[in-house]
Amino acid sequence: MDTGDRLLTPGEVAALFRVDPKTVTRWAAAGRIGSIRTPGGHRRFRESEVRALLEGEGMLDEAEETERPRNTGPAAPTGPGPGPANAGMY
Amino acid sequence: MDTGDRLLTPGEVAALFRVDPKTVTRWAAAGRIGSIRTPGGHRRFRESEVRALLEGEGMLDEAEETERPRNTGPAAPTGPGPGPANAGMY
DNA sequence: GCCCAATTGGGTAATTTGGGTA
DNA sequence: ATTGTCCAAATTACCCAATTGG
Repeated sequence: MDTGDRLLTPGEVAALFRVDPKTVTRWAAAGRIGSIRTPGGHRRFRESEVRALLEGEGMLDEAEETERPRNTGPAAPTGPGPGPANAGMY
Repeated sequence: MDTGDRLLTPGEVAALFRVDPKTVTRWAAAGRIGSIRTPGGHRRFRESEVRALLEGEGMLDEAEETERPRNTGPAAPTGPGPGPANAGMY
């Protein structure tokens, strides 16, 4: 079984998820996806993990997330819109 | 366990890190990874050291960033020398 | 989204390595 | 069995462009 120990670059993961490489970096920084750092500081991602994330989310109703750190704070999201709540403190 | 004093070629190390052999050569030139030179000038890398570097944060809840001081000085070129001096001590 | 610095990868030419054979 | 030569693959070093990180 090729679980796929191959490593993917941020750009490749971004292409798989149709997001910006910066977003993938943000996931890694937040610990939402495992990352391996090269001695130079760049990140590499395990293809097996990426594939698991790609497949595991789209099957049944997503009533259960794996382990999402809930919002720490009295967040009262009255906003119904599924908009990208990006604070953008950068 | 045989952490392996085996020597790996730049191509092997590059495949493990999913980088180009040239990048591995740069790591060696920058002192980020120990290297042994053959009389012909080619480099060989210790598998134990490579694995230690490879053993990054897998899927542990990891949100910290290893502080990476910029290259401010000549790091130890070939370091460990004789003995089971395992690098990776940070 | 933007910026810049650092790292990485591609290209080519020359040398070294390793295997097979004479 | 030892030595020598040939050839294919890998590695090195230089350049510059693209990707990545903060």
